[in-house]
Amino acid sequence: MSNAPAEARPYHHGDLSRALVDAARRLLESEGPSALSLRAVAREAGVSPAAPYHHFKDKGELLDAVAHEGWLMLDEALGRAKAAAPSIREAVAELGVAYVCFARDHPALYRVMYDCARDKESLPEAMQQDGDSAYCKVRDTLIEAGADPSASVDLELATVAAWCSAHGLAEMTSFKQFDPLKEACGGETAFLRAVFNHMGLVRAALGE
Amino acid sequence: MSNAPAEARPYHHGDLSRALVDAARRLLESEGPSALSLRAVAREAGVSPAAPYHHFKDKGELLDAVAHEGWLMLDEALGRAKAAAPSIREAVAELGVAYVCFARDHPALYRVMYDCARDKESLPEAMQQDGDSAYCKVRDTLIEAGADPSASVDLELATVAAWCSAHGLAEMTSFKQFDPLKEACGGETAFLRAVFNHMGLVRAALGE
DNA sequence: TCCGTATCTAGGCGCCGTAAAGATATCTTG
DNA sequence: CAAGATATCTTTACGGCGCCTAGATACGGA
Repeated sequence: MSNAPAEARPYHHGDLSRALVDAARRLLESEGPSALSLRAVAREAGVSPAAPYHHFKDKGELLDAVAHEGWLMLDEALGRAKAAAPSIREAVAELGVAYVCFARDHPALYRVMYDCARDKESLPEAMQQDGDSAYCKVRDTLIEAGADPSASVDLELATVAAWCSAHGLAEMTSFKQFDPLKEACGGETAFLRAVFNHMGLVRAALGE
Repeated sequence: MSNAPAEARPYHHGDLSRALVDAARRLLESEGPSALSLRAVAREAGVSPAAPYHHFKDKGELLDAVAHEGWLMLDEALGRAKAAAPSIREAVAELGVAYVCFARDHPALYRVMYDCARDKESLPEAMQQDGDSAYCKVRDTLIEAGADPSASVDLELATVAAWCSAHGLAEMTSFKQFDPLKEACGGETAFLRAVFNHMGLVRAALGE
């Protein structure tokens, strides 16, 4: 192994943990969450079934790593949506739409993200206070949209409400019962905006 | 077997499918969803590992039966909540609180319900049109609270919004990050009401 | 150069979902 | 009531799973 890719490359394989997470995400996209066995991930990465155990305590820890990347991706998606919002007034709804679209475009990853969170009864710690996390982006946007930052409980409640709404809608949109309703609204994003509007989220955030 | 329990009792065991579903729900409550293997269910019911295959096509079909009972229970819980609401104005929020409390009290069952629904990308068909399903209860309550029944798209959107909000909140309340916020609100149900209020659900439903 | 250590493989354990074949109890038909 | 048909359950078996232990291998520092 002479032609190393200039990266810090450990002993045998060359950053196997990285390769395992990538393999897991590949399998997740192509075969769905139910096909994501630790052995299949090792197979996909071209190593023996026991190799992952030198980098992850167990299957759950590998899934945690996959989920972590999902939260980072979601964070980026929300950041892009906020930047692209035409006005701060609409930014809250835009965040919601972007959130649901992320879940629609990466359904298996999204499922792993929340499955991991439920198992430990806690959202990833990076969500809460790091200032630039997805959750904080929502809260900051609410403030910029006019919410009172000194009413900390109200602000937190509004953030939770927004997050719950987006998550709930993200899980519902995949059900085919709502297809006719989407059509009646004139497309999926129009449907999403309409539902968010019916939740009164923006109005509530601005205290109207 | 002379002392039959007066019920219609099939060949050997006596309504094994019933016993299997009961055993599954027992295991679900005591050991959680991850421990719910088909073999464990058969063990709990006192039959061989292959016996369930004469009553259910595969594990998924058994879980479907369990989930179905869950939806019935949720339906009943919402019915009780609506009946107990002090005024029709508050009935919508009461339904939401009852929904979340159901999910909190039967977390494993609730998870199975939505896992089954996600797998077939469809909520149980009994949810949509049967007139007395959980979903219809929400819609009817919105009408009674003042929503315009002739604006069918708006009405449907409001129902979806309410359902999404409740589901989203149901999944979030289990995360321990929100414990301090619950305390600041003065208890869990106060927290639930506050979040629903911040969603502006009732206001939106009444078109204010 | 050589040893310690990090990394990976081989093999095995007990569990899982499920299929096939045989045993047994019940229903049906005469 | 007899006897064949049928539904129910058991036994056995296969491959895959998560995970563990022991051994082989390659790298890094002394």
